[in-house]
Amino acid sequence: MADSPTPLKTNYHHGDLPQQAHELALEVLREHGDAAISLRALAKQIGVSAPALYRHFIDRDSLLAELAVTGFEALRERLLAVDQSNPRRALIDIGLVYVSFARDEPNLYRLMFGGRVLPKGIHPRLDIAGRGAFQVLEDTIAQAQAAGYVKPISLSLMTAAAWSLVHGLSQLSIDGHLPSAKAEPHLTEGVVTLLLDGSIAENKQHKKDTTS
Amino acid sequence: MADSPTPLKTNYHHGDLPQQAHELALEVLREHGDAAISLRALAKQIGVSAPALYRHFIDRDSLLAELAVTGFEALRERLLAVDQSNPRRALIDIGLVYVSFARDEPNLYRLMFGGRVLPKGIHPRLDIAGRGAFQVLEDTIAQAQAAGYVKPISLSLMTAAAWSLVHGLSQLSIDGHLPSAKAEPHLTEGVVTLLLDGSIAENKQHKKDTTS
DNA sequence: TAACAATGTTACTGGTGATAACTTATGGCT
DNA sequence: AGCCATAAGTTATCACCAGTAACATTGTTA
Repeated sequence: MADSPTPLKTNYHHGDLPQQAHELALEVLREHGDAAISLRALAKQIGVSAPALYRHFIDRDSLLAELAVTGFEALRERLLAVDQSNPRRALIDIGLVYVSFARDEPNLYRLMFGGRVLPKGIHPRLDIAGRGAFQVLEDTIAQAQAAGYVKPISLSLMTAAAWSLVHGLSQLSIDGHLPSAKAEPHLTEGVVTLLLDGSIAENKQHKKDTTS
Repeated sequence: MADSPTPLKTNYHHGDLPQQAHELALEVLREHGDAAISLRALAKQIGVSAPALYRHFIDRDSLLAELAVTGFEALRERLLAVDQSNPRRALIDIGLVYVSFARDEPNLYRLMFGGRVLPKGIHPRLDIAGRGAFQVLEDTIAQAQAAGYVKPISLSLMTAAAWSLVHGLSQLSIDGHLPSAKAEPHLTEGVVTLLLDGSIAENKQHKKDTTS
């Protein structure tokens, strides 16, 4: 493959601009928030002219949308990693992982859900990625329902409740609206359990003591 | 008021700049989002020079923070208006009002909770206003607890759960992440009820059928 | 080798937040 | 009444930003 005599001399073509810009932007986002992302600054830091970025990102918003997509994908992966053997425990763990993701990456999480990027329909990939993360939660609930661990109510209702709970918890947590940010996991587990105990099927009610 | 001889001739001193700027900014926010708020544009529309605004708002962020404060105050008022006679019904109605507020003023709501303005400690008035709205919810829960309609668990835990639920529901709703945006109130009521039924005190459990 | 497409470049426009230095009206004090 | 400190405007200016247009360089392909 082309051992050209002077392969390093010319850096006219960067060769990896999109990915490097993406990574650098992600780093800036994580550390300083989306507002701190400047295409000019990115270009300068990479060592390339500013308009070059427009060859790969039609927009600044487009770049942010890509970052949000990777965020949803990362969230999805972390949600997929939870052990699904015990349905009830899986639901709680999903909540814990979800909230811990938001706490680990508050700026990324805010970008994903801040409504700043996503007029919902402008960036199809973003919608797909978001749906992908959501799907894990829904599948887990459906599984728990099938196993009889959750009331057989409307799946969409149950999912909306669960997602709202962990999402709201995440948002309030990273915004500092909750007291005792230290004992966070305990709070999360307590809150999720609270919802769960209200969703336990009648015939499993007597089992409640075995889990705690 | 005060028919001074030539009250209109001199407009060097606007006389009402802060309030008018606040109102105009709020209108822009509601219709186009916080990103669309430009001090220069505001000044031009009011008919005043841009730096004039800096006499009244030390910062752009400071103006946004004031808008968020009014948002929290408005939310608090709407929450205070719900009928508190029936504790259970009050909790559900609080949730309905909360979510409907977010849906009525999505851009304002996003500003209030977007984490864009509130490093939590920079704007004391904002913290106070936020706490004020939160307090209504907490008081309602405490009341319901005192009346025996809610499990006597930690008030902060119960409040965190309730707030997370309605907040998450609001956020997901205004971002279009929930299906069937039409039957929104029904969904909200169902979700809140779901949490509530998990929080019902043992001795009131048999009453469950009377409400549905 | 000639044409082409992709990827980069410099030059430029319009808009933004913010500050400095200056000007004018207001209102309290003597 | 007259004065003057100060509040509330003004113009001028800076630094930064997103985005566009026109041009230059490279790799590929006919």
